[in-house]
Amino acid sequence: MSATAMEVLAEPSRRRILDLLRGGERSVGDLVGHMRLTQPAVSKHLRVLRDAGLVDVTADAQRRLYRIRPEPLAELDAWLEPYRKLWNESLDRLERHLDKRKPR
Amino acid sequence: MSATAMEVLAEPSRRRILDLLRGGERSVGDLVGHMRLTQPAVSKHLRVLRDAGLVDVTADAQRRLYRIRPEPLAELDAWLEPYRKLWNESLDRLERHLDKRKPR
DNA sequence: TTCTTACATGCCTTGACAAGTATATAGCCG
DNA sequence: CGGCTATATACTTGTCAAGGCATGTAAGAA
Repeated sequence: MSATAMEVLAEPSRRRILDLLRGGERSVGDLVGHMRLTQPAVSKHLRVLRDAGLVDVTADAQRRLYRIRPEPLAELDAWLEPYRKLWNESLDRLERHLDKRKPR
Repeated sequence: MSATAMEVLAEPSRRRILDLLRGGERSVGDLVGHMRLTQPAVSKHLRVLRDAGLVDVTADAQRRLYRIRPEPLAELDAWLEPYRKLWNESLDRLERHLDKRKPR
């Protein structure tokens, strides 16, 4: 772990990898097959994700199977929390506004 | 708008600015007073936040008052959504595990 | 108008990072 | 062992962003 989940996930390719892993664990080669990037590039992204605790690996012969570890995302969710009520208020205001224009 | 909320908020100083603005609108000088950065640096971050639709400005004489526009954060929240159930499952598993070790 | 305040923008340097190519490492198979 | 497969790491290059300093600009004050 070295960077925040937010910093790590600023990279679109890394978000892509996580999205792919949402369907279950995958090998590196499998991921490469879905990602117009070379194998070393994907391996490096996986390294960053691993250091951030966002994925986990196990060895299967020569292959490495990666899977999501969602816990760090909870931290991101927590950061977002205080803002959630802010945009709920915005929506409320919009709603009240629409109610005024088109009552009932 | 040019970058995703995630990319924009990868920068710690920009997260800091948003956190400060959660207390209500502030002038640039006010923000600078809270942020070991020079005024130009803060202004540039504000520019990026503005381009991403994350803040809004109004002029008050020579001052500019910035406030949060939380809508783009909803997009981030939406990305997070499918993962939320993943870590809830993790927590469930942990819970069941603890129940086993210390039942009742 | 001139000065001052509050902020934005331009330019420059520096550091970080992403991606490619080449190479190392480790496990399987014959 | 020798060769093949799957992945990781080293090295290099190009790009880009953050931050500082200097300067531009607009609005009040004198």
